[in-house]
Amino acid sequence: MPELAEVEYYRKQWDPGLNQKVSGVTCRENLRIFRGIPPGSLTATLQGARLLSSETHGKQMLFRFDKGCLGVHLGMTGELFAEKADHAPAKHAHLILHQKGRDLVFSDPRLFGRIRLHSGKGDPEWWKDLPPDPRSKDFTLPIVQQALSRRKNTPLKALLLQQEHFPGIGNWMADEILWQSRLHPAQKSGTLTEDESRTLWKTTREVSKQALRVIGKDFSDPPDSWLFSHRWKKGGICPRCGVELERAEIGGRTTCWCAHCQPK
DNA sequence: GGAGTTGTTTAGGA
DNA sequence: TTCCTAAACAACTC
Repeated sequence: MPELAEVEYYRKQWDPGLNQKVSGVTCRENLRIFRGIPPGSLTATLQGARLLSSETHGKQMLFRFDKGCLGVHLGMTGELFAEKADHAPAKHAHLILHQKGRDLVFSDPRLFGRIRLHSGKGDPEWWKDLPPDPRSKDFTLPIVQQALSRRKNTPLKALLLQQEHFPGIGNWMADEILWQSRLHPAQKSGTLTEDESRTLWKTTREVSKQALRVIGKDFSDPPDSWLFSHRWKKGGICPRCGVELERAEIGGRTTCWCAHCQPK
């Protein structure tokens, strides 16, 4: 599920563990989720460590402890949640941080997620020099225009999915942004007018902000006036003009758009 | 049983 | 060299 707003929602699920010590760590280190982490180091770093803070950047999460940092990427099906310590472990709970009376759980059936570890004080290398997040002031019009011209032959849909340019945007947000911008998903990135690139930039910021407001808060759905709730319905219609929505694979992903509102 | 899934990485072609 | 595409990863649901 997770795109930037869902990631923000899941980040907060570990908030009950803030300022609490980790008494033990349960994990299956041989899973690909933990690739690159030396055996035993999760426990060595996190056991006895206190959870200090957390933040998201695009689809990435960082949890800071007094002895190191834990990075979490949810992949396609990852989730974070907290539950009572005596709870039966969920089937795909691959990492559990035990605290007094509480477990902080990472589960991921499809194993596309990724856990990273950094030992010691300060933020890890992989948390520095990240591309501007669409929520931040640094996500400027020139940043978007630069991406459009650097990847001029890439379809807009595929460009929006590139995390080095649009961190946090995933499949449904990309479709939503293009639909609200009235731009065809297959249009080449290098062909936008000045006005169109400005629209794309503003809409990216707006959709990100609104998604955080509803989904990031309590996982409720965006309004029916968005493409969001219509895009997977069989025979779904455009909530703006009533025309039946198109669906095809663009940029390697299933894409939904309105042929009337987003002419080629 | 087959098709499809809101993500990322990698190999290889252009 | 750089850009772009398709496949691989893997488990669940419809």
